[in-house]
Amino acid sequence: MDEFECMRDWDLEAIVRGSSGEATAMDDPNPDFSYFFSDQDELLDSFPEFSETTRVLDDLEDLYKPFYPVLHPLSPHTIVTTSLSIPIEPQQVKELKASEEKVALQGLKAPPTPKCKKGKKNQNKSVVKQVTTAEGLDDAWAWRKYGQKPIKGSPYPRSYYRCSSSKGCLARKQVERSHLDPAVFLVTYTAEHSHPHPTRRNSLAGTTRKNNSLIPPPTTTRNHNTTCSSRTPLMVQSIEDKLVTSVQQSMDLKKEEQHFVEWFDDGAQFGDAWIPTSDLEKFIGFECQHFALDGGFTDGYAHS
DNA sequence: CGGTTTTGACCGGCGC
DNA sequence: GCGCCGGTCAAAACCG
Repeated sequence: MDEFECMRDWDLEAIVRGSSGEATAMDDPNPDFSYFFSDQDELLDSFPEFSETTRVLDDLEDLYKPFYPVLHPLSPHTIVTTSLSIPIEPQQVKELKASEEKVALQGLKAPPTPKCKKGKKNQNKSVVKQVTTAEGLDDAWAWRKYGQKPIKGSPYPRSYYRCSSSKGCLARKQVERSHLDPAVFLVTYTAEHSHPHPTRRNSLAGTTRKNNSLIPPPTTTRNHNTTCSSRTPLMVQSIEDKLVTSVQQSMDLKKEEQHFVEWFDDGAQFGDAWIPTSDLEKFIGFECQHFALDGGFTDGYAHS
């Protein structure tokens, strides 16, 4: 196990951090991205990989809808599944579904009045969503990470987030990478927001520390057996292989990203719609998150 | 200064 | 009762 692969396993925070970053068009509960491009098809013909982003925006809206607390009351124990943009073997799909059902059942089993002081097992309502890109992790709410734990049986840690938009909001979010397909993220939402509007705070503050971000998670060799600490990620060779492939693909995408940036320079025009640089930056940043997710180096880490 | 992430410690549930 | 595991807390560090 080399350092790089350790970092890839622990990059979940960076991905979600990016998705919960500065305000974007996503802040609008009913975002309208049409102003970006008057002739979207023309753009997508030039950058076919962006067509996936467009699909993801649709997915994102689907994800967001259940959390319009007033307009869209959330039905309990709902499982939301996005359309996957990468091929998955039927067996993997089956296993992923089983994983979803397991999480949903945890919510069903949760007692109506938790005994725990700290609100443990507060899973009376949960929505599980599979996303394959960082954009899918962005739901426009401001989340604050309060914990990360390795999950037994999975090489990837699970990150825990709570809503930071409003004090007292019980909304929770768990993000973990699927051990079956590293490109798939399982996002579990628990409880509802106690406030009507998603708000953004300065989520740029407190970003990854320079030094620690270079250090792989504590301990950790693949041969570490069951005596390892609860924070020790377990490494699986097959997952590593997939990561290598994912990283290679992301490197290709990053080249296209550079091409895109150079093409637009200080602004660009699509049909009749001129796009301000600020909006371009948002869009490009939005797309950069995709690279970060798939293994591209947009997370601010130093990569050797 | 006020927000964030990181991470060791703690706690409760659960299976044996 | 014990140990494992997942979820949370909270102090410290970090960032704009």
